[in-house]
Amino acid sequence: MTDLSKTYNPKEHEDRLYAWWESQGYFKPETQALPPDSPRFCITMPPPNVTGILHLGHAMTAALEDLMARYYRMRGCETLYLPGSDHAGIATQNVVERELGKEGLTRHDLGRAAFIEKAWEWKGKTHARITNQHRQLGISCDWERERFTLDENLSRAVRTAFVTLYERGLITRGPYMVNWCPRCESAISDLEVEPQVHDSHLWHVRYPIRNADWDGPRGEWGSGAWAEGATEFIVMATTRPETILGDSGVAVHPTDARWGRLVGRSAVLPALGREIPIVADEAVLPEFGTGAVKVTPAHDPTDYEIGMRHNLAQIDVMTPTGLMNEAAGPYAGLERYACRKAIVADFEREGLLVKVEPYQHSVGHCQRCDTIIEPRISTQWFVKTAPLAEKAMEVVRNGTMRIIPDRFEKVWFHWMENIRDWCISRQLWWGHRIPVWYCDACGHQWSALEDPTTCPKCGSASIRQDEDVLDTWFSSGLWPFSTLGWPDTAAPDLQRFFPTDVRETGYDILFFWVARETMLSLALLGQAPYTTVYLHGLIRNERGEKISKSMPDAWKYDPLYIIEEYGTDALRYTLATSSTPGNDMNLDMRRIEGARNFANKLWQAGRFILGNLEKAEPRLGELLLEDRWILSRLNRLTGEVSELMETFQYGEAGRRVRDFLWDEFCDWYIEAAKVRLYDDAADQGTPLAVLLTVLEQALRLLHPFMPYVTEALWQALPASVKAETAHGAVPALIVAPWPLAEAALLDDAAEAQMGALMELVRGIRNVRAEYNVEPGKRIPATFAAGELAPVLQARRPMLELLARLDGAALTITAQTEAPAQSAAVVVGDAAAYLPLAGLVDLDAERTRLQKALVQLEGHIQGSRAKLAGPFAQKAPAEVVEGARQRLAEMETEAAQLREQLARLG
RNA sequence: GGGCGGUUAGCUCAGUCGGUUAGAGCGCCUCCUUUACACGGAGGAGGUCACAGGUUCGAGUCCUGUACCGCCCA
Repeated sequence: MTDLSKTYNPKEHEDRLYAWWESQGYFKPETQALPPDSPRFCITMPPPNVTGILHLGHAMTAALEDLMARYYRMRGCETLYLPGSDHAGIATQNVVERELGKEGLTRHDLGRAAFIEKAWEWKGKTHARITNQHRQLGISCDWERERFTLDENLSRAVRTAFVTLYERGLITRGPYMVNWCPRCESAISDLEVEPQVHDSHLWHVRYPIRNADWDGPRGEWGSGAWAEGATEFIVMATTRPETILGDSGVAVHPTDARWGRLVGRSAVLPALGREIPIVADEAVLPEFGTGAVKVTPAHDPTDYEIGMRHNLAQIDVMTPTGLMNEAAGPYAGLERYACRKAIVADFEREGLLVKVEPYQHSVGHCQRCDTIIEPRISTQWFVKTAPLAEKAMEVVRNGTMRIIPDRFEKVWFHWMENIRDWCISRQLWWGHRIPVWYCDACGHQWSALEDPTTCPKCGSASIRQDEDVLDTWFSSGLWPFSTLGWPDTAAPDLQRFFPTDVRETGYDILFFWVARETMLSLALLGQAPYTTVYLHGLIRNERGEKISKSMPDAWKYDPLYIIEEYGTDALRYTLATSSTPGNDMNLDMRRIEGARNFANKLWQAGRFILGNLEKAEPRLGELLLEDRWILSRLNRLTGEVSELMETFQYGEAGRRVRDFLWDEFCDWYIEAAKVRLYDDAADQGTPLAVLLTVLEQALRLLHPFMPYVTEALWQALPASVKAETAHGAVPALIVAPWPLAEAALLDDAAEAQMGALMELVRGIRNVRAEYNVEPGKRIPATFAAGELAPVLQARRPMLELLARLDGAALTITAQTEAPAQSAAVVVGDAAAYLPLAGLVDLDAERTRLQKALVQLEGHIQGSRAKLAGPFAQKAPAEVVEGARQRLAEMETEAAQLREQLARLG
């Protein structure tokens, strides 16, 4: 009948259609065949980590972004969806180092240049994989405009951004307390530290005070005699005993009576014998521990502040890899946690360990490698964010940039108001090297766009570039414009597509990325990078657990596996319709299965329609009730879906289209159309034309959600029914026009009449099921249909088919006596009598009707009470009128039911 | 400690000006291989919308509080 396969098989179409779309240039704005004055739409893809693997979060991003791209393209916008990836400094360097490790090598064995070459090799391999994954997702992005953060132009953008901000004094260098990852051997930003709650201990230790009885250590540290003879101590609690070695003071709260007498004196630091002052500082919490705290300015942010106030020494006792250095005296060379153990043992031996309590506290971990962060003083580059944040708040405040869902605006403001300077230097090799040079001859420091060969101040050739690279987010923060050609402000893409329209991403990177893109865009281009930020939630498994690579069934949640099993459309439809913006979703495979079934259902409908085309030339003739009904429903749907798409309510839009296609088009219209299609004497051209029209238009509405099955079906439709643009026919659904709702086709009467007819049919089917009437058996019926009689009379054959009625034994009149021994179906003032000879059990029928009546009377009573009360006066007139009408309908129906009951006696 | 979100049918979720008798998919029960579809069709059961107050003619929806779960920030 048709050449469409018996079931929809995604594999038959996906790769083929994708390649075709791409080859036809539909992904490129230049070749979308749009008039030159078209509006435009641009979305840049959040660049995934080039060495990573796409997960469901990326699939979500892709599904929503491509949905938008396809929607706006169909709406006639010249659309650019720009793809790319980022170099992911730490993550990539970690992986490459691990690979080298397998050969027993470190990056230092290779040297900087050779290591970077290795990283590029690695990037080449993983890039191909990630691109393939994105293609599998079916996204209509312009691959010829694909970008990578280390591309030449993007690197120039990074350098330009850096130099510009440097010259404005917004980028500065200095020694500050930073988050140091001893495994990555790099500083990381505050955002890259993940606090985790640990079960640990609170060690109470005491430091002796020098006095008349004790003038200093009496023996070697660890001998047990070190503190012998000491009579005065200050006792304090610490969670990090290894940092004792870096102590340069002890602090108590100024009002703490317990320790006040000791302020101004000194304690002797155990192990090292260093004399350290006891100071009073407001920052000390009297209720914590003993009220006295050790102060380690070089290894704790709070202590750093206290140290600054009291001029305490900053003593770094660790190496960059987390070992104790020579300043740690006897513990030098020990790993920091081995040192902790050792020093606690020694404190105990020396009688300086007072007690140990179990203690829970939050410990910072490196987001990339989970190593415990070491707060450490280090010279780093920072962006001064406060002035940038002010502008970023302003564009949200004044509506230039909108965040969806809007509750995240509050989060945005809170973060921006409390923003801290951004540490952008990383002690890595893979990334954009900081464009700053130092002159060894005159000490000059400068930043430059082009690599210098001599010092601009003294002319010396003895210059060297800063060794560090920039945080990856610094380069991805330029993404919405660096990808479009900036810093060349005359670049055509920048002119045409900036500012872009939407940033779609997970809310978990609102600060990491969206905030920085916004700040940098405002600072460098003076405009917000996009007008809308659309945030989706995190995807978990059906049990609500975070999906991680280490889960035993993690493979089940691999987008490629899901696509293999269910098809791209099923995955994308599910992702787009199963949650609301900003809310996490527990992805249930059963939903994906349901979406796959929907794709197949649509396919079957297409097969049916195409298979019937040989019967007649599709041509609109006289429109019958069902025709007017489905066309009305279609245009109502079109209007509603368009409105939902315009207001970013994609989930609801997608569900509406599905409900229409399955529950109205397939379940009712196609069945109704069979009346004429299976009757060679009937007008077959009209139902065929309606079937094609409705399918074609619904395919256009569904295309952004299910691009493949819709395009595959659309391609199979006869050219005569395909939508055209003002410029003529289009060769593909992807570039077909988004449908417009035609008000002229809305038909309230048809919807009401068809609705009543459907209710009657449902009622009859219900009775048939309750009385176990053979499913195929044609039964007699008598309708006392009131006002509906002419409508039913006109559509008699349809009624017969849908309700399986015997045409020879069917009478339809406005009023009539009920046949004996019949069951009744009541809808409004219409009744259908089914004389089921020998089947109708009078008692059962009475019970059935009685039940319906009781239920209805309950509603009637409620409705009357409501209308009798203040509701009638206070509610809006149309609401009251609606309630009155419903009450009248219910009363009519109740009267009918009572009549039937009376008839049964 | 501050902030935010969630709590709706057995399970996964919709429900965006407060207004019919609160919806879907899956699962469950009954029936059906009827020439588009068993990845299906017909019929059906199933919910005090976490709890307690309040505002309102009317609350799943707005306000206050509580409980539990989760997230973010400090």
